[in-house]
Amino acid sequence: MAGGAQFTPADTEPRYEVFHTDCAARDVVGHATSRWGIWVLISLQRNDLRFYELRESIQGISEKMLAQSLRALVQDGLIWRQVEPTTPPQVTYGLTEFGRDVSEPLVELFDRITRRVAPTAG
Amino acid sequence: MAGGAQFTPADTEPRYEVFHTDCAARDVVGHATSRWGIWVLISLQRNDLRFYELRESIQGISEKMLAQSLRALVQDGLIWRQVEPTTPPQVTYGLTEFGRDVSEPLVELFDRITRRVAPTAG
DNA sequence: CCGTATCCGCGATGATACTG
DNA sequence: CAGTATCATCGCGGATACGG
Repeated sequence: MAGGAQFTPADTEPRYEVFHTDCAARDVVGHATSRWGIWVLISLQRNDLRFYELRESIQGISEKMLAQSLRALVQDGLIWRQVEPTTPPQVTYGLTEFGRDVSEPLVELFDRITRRVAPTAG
Repeated sequence: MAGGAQFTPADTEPRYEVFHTDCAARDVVGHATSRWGIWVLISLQRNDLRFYELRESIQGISEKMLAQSLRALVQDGLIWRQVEPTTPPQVTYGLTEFGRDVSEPLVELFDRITRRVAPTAG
């Protein structure tokens, strides 16, 4: 919580701090719940995946947005990236411990919505 | 996923359908995890709130985006809207049962990220 | 107090082409 | 296979003004 968070001293309500400040957590929340980030995290919940596997798993995503999302999530420490120096090169992505922590509620969110909105799907 | 596992038609893996279709659930997920929707849902988790209370609680949100987010979430059945025909009018928002179901994992997501990224915050 | 209506900049996103 | 680079666009979202 860098800088000076400014709150009304009289306000005793324990409001969420991130609502009011530029907190790093807010960025991570943004990345984890971003348009494509959430599907990347959910996809990797089941098993590690290669770049093209992620691209094929998440319909509609472009290579650009996939690469961009992956970079942000790696940066945040949610997923790891492993490069096999073969030809052709193989790059595998997977969830870190933090990433598993974060993707769990995302999967739960997704499941609850799916059960309610499209209970017959699957 | 080593050993050349491919996504072939013979693959019996039950992949998430919403990744591949225009599923209504995908829209709801989008609204619930939208830039402002997530904070609206988390804010209403503690107690029902009036319009201006939400506006003041969520720093940086404009009235336009708040109204827009609320409309989408009401439409999705995540929150209810109650109008008191007084002068001045009072409009209160709160979570439906579905909304509580959905906001729970969102709060969990938020807490886990906050604990990890800003463990001293609060 | 609780919104809606309108304008508009800008970043997110997609399409395409190219590289190691 | 796994990206990067570039460009065009599209709509999100902020500012402002107005209405019930």
